[in-house]
Formats: sequence, structure tokens, C-alpha cells
Amino acid sequence: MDNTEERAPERDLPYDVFAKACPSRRTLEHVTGRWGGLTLGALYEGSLRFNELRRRVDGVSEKMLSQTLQALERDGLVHREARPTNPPRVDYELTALGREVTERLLTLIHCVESSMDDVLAARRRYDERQPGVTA
Amino acid sequence: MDNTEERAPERDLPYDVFAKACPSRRTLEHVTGRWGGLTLGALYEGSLRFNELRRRVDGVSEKMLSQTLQALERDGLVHREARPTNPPRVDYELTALGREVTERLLTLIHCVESSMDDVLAARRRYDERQPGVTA
DNA sequence: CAGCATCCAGCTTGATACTG
DNA sequence: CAGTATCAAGCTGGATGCTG
Repeated sequence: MDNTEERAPERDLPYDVFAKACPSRRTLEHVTGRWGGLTLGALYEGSLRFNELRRRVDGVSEKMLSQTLQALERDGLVHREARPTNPPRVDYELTALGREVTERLLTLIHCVESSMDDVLAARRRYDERQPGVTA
Repeated sequence: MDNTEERAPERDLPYDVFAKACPSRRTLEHVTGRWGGLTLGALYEGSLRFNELRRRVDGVSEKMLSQTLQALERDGLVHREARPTNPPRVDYELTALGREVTERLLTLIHCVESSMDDVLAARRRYDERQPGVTA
């Protein structure tokens, strides 16, 4: 039996996010993480400065934003442009790669957003059956 | 001030993942969370039992899988079918909504996977410039 | 098999304070 | 402005043991 099953439409890559040790898993986590996704999404509109981003990504702390940006920069998804002026000015923007990934991410986000009515309805049904659990 | 800017191609929904309090944020977290995405991806192939899933999603613990499945079921993305047999048999499968979302997610995953060579190259460049930091 | 309850280490996160 | 450093606290997640 040759189970050549496909999980996604295509699948012949050396990287498999389903494997615990695959580096793609970490990158996916950076992209989809609590703040990574929102940061990428915000930058999709265009270049932003640190504090602009901070305001845009509602709820992120200084530290988390900083960490997130570093991870995304390291992965080559975000470009950091520091001007040696006074006061300092640093702009962040998506790289070509970052834009590719972010487009897919936004498609997903948009899909989730437009499904929310169904999701909330499902939640109500679930909570009726399972009284108490509110995970 | 009315900043009616658009972040994604289309945007006229009552739900905005960028807002801290929006429920869509939580759902997106369920979908893209550490285990949520992998679980959905695994189920995209077809219905699976609890322990099959556990083996499929490399690295997930019983507890996390259980929690993840409950969240996804509550959001109406996964359907849980419990047969009252002995030994018990429970099958999990995507709902129509779940399949919609998962398709987008898999597109993203696939995009990340096929970008990994570039990502790893970017990482190497970054680490050369910034010695020491390995976030 | 399919889970839930509990315990607990440790990583993540958020405030706060400080630097260039 | 654009961060870094530090610290406390809380949540995440794994291991274990138990149930139906």
C-alpha cells in the first residue's frame, strides 16, 4: 500500500510543518503567532514606524512588538530601515516575501472575519448543550 | 477623526481582528494557534479518531489536543461524532465552515513551506550581522 | 480507546524603568 | 522616538493518574 496522500493541493517540498522538528513550523508560528499576524497585516497597508505600529496593533506591548519585529525581520519577511536622525526614526515594511505570505494570511483573516456570524452561532449552540464550559 | 482606511483588499465587515475586543481575534487564534492549525490541516485529509490525530499532529499532548478540539468544535469548525460503542470510538471531521477556513490556512502553510529556503537564507544573513541573537 | 482532573515547571507576557 | 532591561505574574503545556 502506497499511501501517497496529499494534505494540501500540492505537496512535494522538503519542508513539512507537520513535523515537529521542521524549521517551517517555527516560521509559521512567527507568522501566525498572537502578534506576528497582526503586525504583518498592519504593515500590508504600507511602511510604518515603531509607535505607529504599536497603536495599530491594538493591545501589543512595546516589548512584544519589538520581539515580533525582530523575528519577522530575521525570517526576511519585514525590512527594518533605521534613519540615524535625531530624534531617531525607524520604518518597517514588508519585503517581497513578506508580502506574499501576508496576502495569504489576509485571505485567511478575511475568511475568518466573514465567518464570524456562523462561528458565534455555533458557539451559542455548543454552550447550550455543554453548560458551563466557556473555553 | 475618521480614519476609514482599508487594510485588506476588502473590508466592510462588523468584525475586525485588529481590534483587541473583537471575537474574531479569538477565533483566529484558535485557527492559527500552535495546535489549531495543525489539527485542522490533519483533518483536511479526512475524518480521524482522537489517537490518530494525536499521532498525526507531531508533538501534541493529549491535553492540548483535547483542548484544541473543543475550541474548534465550539467555533463550529470541527464536528465531533461519538459512537457509544465499546471500546469508545470518536471521529472528528471538518464542517463545511471548517473546510473553508482550512483551505485558506493550507494555502498559507504551503506558501510558508515553499518560502523556507529564502527564510533560512535571510536568517543566516541576519545572524551574521547580529551575532548572538538567535530568537 | 477517549478523554478529564490535577500538579507543577517554565515560558510568555505585561508593567515599569531606563538609555541613546 | 525607538527601543532595551528587569521583574512579577499568569498562562501554557507536559506528565501523571484515573474513569467510562
